[in-house]
Amino acid sequence: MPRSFLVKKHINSFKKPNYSELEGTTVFFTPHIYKGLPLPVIPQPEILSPAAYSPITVWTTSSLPLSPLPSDLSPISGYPSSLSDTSSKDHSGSESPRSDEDEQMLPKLTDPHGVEAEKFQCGLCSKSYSTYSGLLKHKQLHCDAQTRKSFSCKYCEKEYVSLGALKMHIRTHTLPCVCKICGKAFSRPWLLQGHIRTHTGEKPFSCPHCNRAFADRSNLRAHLQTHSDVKKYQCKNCSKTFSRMSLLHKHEESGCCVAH
DNA sequence: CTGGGGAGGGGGCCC
DNA sequence: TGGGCCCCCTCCCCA
Repeated sequence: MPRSFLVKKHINSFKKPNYSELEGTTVFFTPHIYKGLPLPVIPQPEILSPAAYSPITVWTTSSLPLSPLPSDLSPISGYPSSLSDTSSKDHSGSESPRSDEDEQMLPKLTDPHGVEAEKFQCGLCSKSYSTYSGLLKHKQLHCDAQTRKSFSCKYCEKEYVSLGALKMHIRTHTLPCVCKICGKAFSRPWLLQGHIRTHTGEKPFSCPHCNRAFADRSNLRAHLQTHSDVKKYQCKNCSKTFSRMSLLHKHEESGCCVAH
């Protein structure tokens, strides 16, 4: 699988990405069909819904609700060091290619014989080991296993197994794609394009069975169900079929499938 | 109440 | 790794 977007279920993470990199600049999408039209100047924040806009204003890079980041996010745990840069910025105020945790690991790595007893300490649980290999084994078996592939969203409690998944999710908070017509913001460009069709009235998805056309492919697909004698969603009890899952749910909630 | 349209969200796949 | 696209799903509203 090229990319994994699996959401990690449990909440146990110390990893925080560099959000300054994740929060891309706002994209104002102007379709070519609007060229030449006197587009209004969009008053952005006040016309957006509070739910859609508040994350942008509430959280800033300097006010990230970061969890206490241990200093143990060493390269041996398998994570890009940049992911923890945000935390190190908070107190160091400067950036360097080598992160704080790297610096902390260096003396230990250059001392493979463990001259001093209990010199190798786990930054996550504070357990100490006399040899580096002992610490490494501990990390692989315990602490790293708890934090492996855990990228947490700073806006909500969701966690993802990959940075790419987290980046995409964060767009649902930052809503970088803004409609120039009405100012509404969206997480992805194609969502914005679909929204723009509501302004233009463009309906590129036509039903082959009737004259209806739709701006959204999903809505056409739902519509096509209405032409089918056997709908996609079937009640397990009475075998009645429905064109939509929601209709099936309503049917089940109405009492058809009460007796199991 | 049911069925259907409109609009939008989110994860997964492909390039 | 990122963007585009697809699919599935949900919510709201209306006839």
